[in-house]
Amino acid sequence: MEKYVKLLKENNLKVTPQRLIVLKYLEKHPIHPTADEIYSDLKLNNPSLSKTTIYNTLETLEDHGIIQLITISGTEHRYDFKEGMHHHFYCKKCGKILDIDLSCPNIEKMSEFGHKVEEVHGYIKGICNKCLKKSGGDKK
Amino acid sequence: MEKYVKLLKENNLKVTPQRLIVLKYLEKHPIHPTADEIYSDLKLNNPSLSKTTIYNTLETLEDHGIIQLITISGTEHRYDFKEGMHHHFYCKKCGKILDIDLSCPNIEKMSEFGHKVEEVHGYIKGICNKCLKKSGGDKK
DNA sequence: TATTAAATTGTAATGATTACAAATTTGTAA
DNA sequence: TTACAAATTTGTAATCATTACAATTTAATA
Repeated sequence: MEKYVKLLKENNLKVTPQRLIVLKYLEKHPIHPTADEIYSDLKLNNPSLSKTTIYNTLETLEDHGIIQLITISGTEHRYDFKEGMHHHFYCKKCGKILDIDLSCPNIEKMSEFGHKVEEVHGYIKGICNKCLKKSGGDKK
Repeated sequence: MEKYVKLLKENNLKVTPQRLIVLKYLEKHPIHPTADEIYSDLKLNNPSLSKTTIYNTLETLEDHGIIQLITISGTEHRYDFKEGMHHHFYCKKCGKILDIDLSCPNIEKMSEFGHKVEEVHGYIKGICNKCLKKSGGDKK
């Protein structure tokens, strides 16, 4: 818990209960939840919590590079407690987003284009191994 | 133009004027437009065009792998006439989305995880070379 | 303890996308 | 050609996530 306090202070952000519970939630639930999922779950034990606060908090944390915004679904913002470069896999069947521990060998090449790189996102879509097993063999 | 007719027939899709002008538009405007941009532009010469048709058409074309949905912005769907693997660069300053001609060396590794890969998206965000030059030296 | 800037809250607005049903059009076959 | 069934287009209304905003409250500092 002190870890989150430190993290906020390092970024010159005020330490509020709301920010602490959001950070704790994100680390405890590494399933890339939506703002609404975070809100609904935290609302249970924090009745005064506002959804706008969730949006504000997530935006602030992202601005400071503490968490990462994932746009793999296209319809929702999803969030990830940042910890090293990795890719994401989206299963078209079950909708889950999985972490893929791969880094991108292309990052260095990016400088050749003269662009300043600040974020790299690798999104892979398909059918996850669990869903493949469920639906039998190969097709469909 | 015959090219698009062929493309649609190959995919067992009915050939309609609407689908043809959308395909033509996407190939002529490789700037990854939004549905609304496509609609607004085409509406000028096609007064009876409906925005729902644009959405339907884009969805259909994407389902058949003819075009690609890009979710790099997080707030809008953007579309790309598909032609070989490449990545996308989003400039946080001017908002433009640029094509980056790189393929992903990781694709093969994906099978190790047991997932069936159907799409690979590489999104890079930062400041593009044009904006870097405009804003002077390095910072900000 | 007082002060000030920042954060939280609730409500209202926005904007992109989707749902839906009626009208039209396409592809095919008589 | 003409007729028909299925697919497509159209317009409107609804939905859903996100943002804007102003009032209230709180955190950090002196």
